Amino acid sequence: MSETDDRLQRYLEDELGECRDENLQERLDELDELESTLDGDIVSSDVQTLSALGNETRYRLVRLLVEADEPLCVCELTPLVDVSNSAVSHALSTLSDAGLVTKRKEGRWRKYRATSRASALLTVLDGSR
Amino acid sequence: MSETDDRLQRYLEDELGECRDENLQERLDELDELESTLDGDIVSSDVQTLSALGNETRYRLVRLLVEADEPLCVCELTPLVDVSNSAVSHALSTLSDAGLVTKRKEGRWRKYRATSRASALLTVLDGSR
DNA sequence: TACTTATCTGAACGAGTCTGCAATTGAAGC
DNA sequence: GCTTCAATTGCAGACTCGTTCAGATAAGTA
Repeated sequence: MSETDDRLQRYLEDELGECRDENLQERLDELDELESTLDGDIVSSDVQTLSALGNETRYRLVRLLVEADEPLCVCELTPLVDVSNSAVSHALSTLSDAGLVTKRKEGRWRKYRATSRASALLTVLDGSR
Repeated sequence: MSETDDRLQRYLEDELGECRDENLQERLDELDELESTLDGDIVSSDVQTLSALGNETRYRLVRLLVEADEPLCVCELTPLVDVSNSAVSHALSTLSDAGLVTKRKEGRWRKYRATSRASALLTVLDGSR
């Protein structure tokens, strides 16, 4: 066996010996590249959005704000969910960081409103069930 | 002051004295009803879906599966993300419980594929940025 | 049969999250 | 000024999560 054959042999063993077949390997390389160019900021912003909504208290608050269709304050929201007003305030600030609600000062109150991103997500959840 | 006036007085203090105004109170009662009829199963299934996707490893796996557009196995996915194959397996099983991927036995491998719910969610995230 | 590869499972540990409490800020009204 | 109500903040305790490690299972191969 020539040296070239030998190297080819090792190449084939390395690349094709196990779970990856020929055609797929190319495709996986493409995916790998795609993975590495996927902007890390986008990933973490999406993950932040999803995990903000992936909590029962926060999910219910967002549903309420979307359905209310008018801005509500902490003191209005608290009786509608089963946690303290402090927890509601914490929750809303997490949601605000994630871009799912906006806050507006209004006299003595701070009125929260769901963003379009929030209602788009709920719409997809409802529509893909 | 008559007894009726007295009761009315107390009513007004209870209902209108603080952060809720008249019209809104009605609206809030509606929301409260809506809240309580919101099926708890739907809430927890949505929350499960969102929190499954709200984690970097799992989010990247789903993105890869959506973009691959063909079923991939653990051993193909592991090199594309930065965790052990055991972690990938755990992650995929979480995603499977959440209805974001499906699993199919294929010889020695188990091939995972993203569900339409998964790609719908990613589409909305991309489209509402 | 034993051996290898792919995957899964359970335990364990550290890290992170959620909530309530108490104290604080800020705005309005007396 | 003081009081009240709304909301926030910091903190502590309980709980949950994500990962790795080690061991088990299962399917194909020699």
